[in-house]
Amino acid sequence: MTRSEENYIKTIFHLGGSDSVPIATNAIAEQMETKPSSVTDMAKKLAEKGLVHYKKYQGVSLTDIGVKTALSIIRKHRLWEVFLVKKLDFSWDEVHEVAEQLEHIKSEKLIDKIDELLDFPKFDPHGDPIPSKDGKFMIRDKQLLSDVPIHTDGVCVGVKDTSPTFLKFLDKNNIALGNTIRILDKEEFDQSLHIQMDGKELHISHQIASNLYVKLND
Amino acid sequence: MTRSEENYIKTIFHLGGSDSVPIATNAIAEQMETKPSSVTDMAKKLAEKGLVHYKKYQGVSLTDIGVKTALSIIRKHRLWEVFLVKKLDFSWDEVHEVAEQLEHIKSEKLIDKIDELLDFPKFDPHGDPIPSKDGKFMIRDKQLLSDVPIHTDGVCVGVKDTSPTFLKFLDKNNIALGNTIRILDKEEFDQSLHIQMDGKELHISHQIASNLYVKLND
DNA sequence: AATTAAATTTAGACAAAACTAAAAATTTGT
DNA sequence: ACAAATTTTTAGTTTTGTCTAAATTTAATT
Repeated sequence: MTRSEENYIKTIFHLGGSDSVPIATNAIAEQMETKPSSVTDMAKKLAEKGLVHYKKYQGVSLTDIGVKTALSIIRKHRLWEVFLVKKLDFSWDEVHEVAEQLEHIKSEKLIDKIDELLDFPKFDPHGDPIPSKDGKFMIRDKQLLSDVPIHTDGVCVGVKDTSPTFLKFLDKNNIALGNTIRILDKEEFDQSLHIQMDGKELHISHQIASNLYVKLND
Repeated sequence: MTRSEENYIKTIFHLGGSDSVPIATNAIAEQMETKPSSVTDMAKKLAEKGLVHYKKYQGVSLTDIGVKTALSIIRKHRLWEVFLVKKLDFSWDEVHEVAEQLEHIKSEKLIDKIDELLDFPKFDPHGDPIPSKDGKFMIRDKQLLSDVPIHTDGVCVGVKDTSPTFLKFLDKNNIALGNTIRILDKEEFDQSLHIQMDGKELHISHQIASNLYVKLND
């Protein structure tokens, strides 16, 4: 597998092509900041190798082998992210770019040892699940903060937007994964929320709330 | 810098092209298991970029910038080797292949943090010096065991041959860096040595002795 | 010094991965 | 249902790094 092939497989997975829902050439091109014609070329190549289903004009979806491959790459990406944060004191807005490179290192032993060093983490620094060696991963029941009814209690467990801008904003406001959260009130006119997070009170916009995942207390 | 460019720079350095001693096209090709014509192409490109001196038919040597670049790559390679051995329990015969990949990861912060995590090691698992951030490195006065006079005491500080075969052989015979060594006797007819290493007595061939570096006790 | 041998470079080709521009298929709108 | 708009594919180029085969330069030998 070349680096480029791996990036295509990963992108198709993220766009939902794992459930044999075919993904449009255009969508892949846009996501990867490339041209549709390049996607067509690669689709043929990956189909040839048995990694994707592809019929002309019908879009692309991953085969079982394709899904396994995608999960293996995502596993590597997310484990490296945890490594960077936990062992090298990177902040969560710095890890993506480096992990994009590290995920392509070819060594089964390396990633298994990293996994072990980190004590087999189940989630990455943004709250996304880390697939195990055999491709299984936890699906945590979580909801967008913006979808949660008023006066609810929960824990912040993930972010939807993982852009450095958003993550740095959260840092600045002391919003971090693991924080307890209570929704005090919601403004009607702009959907902004008054919340209590780890004691302190905060007022956050709908934009923010709709990019934060919480797990409700049971 | 592409990966390929980096590999050429590194190879030229290792062949001695750092002291503006020009290296033959053929020598580079052989070392890299490629063809001389490919080397010529790359030599032009690297000269264009100011990384090497190159005149037709006259061989290639590194410029100051080329040397700096080479040292930076070697620094990364050797730090990753230490990381693999010290933090992930790789054995010294397994690290080269993986480090060959890791050395091309582009992130200044990453390698500096790895350096810090390892407590700024000065030598890699094979006893080779690790250049600092600014390109300086220790030159330890060491000699090949085969060149050392009889009845001398020293410490094993490095290997010349770093092939897995040789390294595994050393493991099997409990020969490791840091071991104290004393030369008891030398057989005239085959230059083989009777040595004492960490207590135990050993009989080793000239082949072995000429690939082990020792530092003599002062 | 001339000739042979060896090393090096040139020229032309190829594969991978991308692109542009044009053609073809599909989807949409009325 | 049919024309228009959109999406997708094809065909032909480009770039990077490699190769082979032929030509050229340098080195070695007699």
